[in-house]
Amino acid sequence: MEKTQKAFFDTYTDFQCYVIAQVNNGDYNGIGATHYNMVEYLYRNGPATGKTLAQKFHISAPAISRHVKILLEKKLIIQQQSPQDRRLFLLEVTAKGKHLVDGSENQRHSVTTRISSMLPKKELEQFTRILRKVVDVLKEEEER
Amino acid sequence: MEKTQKAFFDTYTDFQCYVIAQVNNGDYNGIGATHYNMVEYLYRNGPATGKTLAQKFHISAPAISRHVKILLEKKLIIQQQSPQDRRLFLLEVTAKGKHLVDGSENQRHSVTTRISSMLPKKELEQFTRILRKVVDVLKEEEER
DNA sequence: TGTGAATAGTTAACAAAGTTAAATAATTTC
DNA sequence: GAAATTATTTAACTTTGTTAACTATTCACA
Repeated sequence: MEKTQKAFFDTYTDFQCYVIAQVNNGDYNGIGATHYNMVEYLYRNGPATGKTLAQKFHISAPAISRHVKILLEKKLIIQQQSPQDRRLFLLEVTAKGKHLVDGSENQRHSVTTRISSMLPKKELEQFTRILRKVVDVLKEEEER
Repeated sequence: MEKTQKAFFDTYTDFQCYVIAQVNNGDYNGIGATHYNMVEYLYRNGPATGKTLAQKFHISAPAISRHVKILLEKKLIIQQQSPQDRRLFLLEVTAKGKHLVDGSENQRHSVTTRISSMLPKKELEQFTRILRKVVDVLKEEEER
């Protein structure tokens, strides 16, 4: 294998293992990484339906249904039936959920927050640009 | 949230969801992404023990034990007890395993292969450099 | 040189989180 | 107004991670 490619392979493998391990075992102030990511997503992007989350996170509707149930129990989100279309349940982050993401004291920040504070702005932009390109191609391939 | 940071957040979230979905559901010529990654790792880096794989992939020894069992059954790797230290079992990719990774016909390539063939060399190097920095900091934090 | 600690790996029991199939309720279409 | 579609949930199952406890081997050292 060519040198550049080999360096990339090693680094990407490391990164991927880290991402997976973090999703499997990561604890963000008492909730798992996936739950944390959902709360953070709703916080940053505003209310969304389960259907939207399913598409965003590439998981099935039943999987979302269970996640939502747990997040509701933990009072990190609330659910409101849409009056226009009563099949829809809008999910919205609560003050408690926001507080969790803001991570006031002694709390562990999300990976995104940590990365964006570790890289200088210019590098972060470069990284984002390339990563965007990668994601778009991978997604495109996936749809085929 | 600041604009650069928001762009990064969105992109990284997308990427992470893709990685996880791919690990959960990805099929690489009949085996799952984790199994594929292990075979590919052994191919690219040469024989290793279960212990090494556990550290590399950030998973427990029992999890490795089961993965190894399956990969042995599928004849993608072989296991050889070290004569120097009989507690050690060296895992080595077979010709069948190599063939799977090389992916001759109609086969789906690994994400690393796809990314490295999609990006021009200079961009791949840039991406690798930043990703390396990110991984190193994340790992360092993890150890604390 | 024998014994206790450490190391590599396995087995068993369990938990988290994904899946598909089938059910329910609401809406849209014609 | 009946049939099809859509959003969500429930049930049953699978995969893959975990910890605890076990075996086999090696190391450390009195």
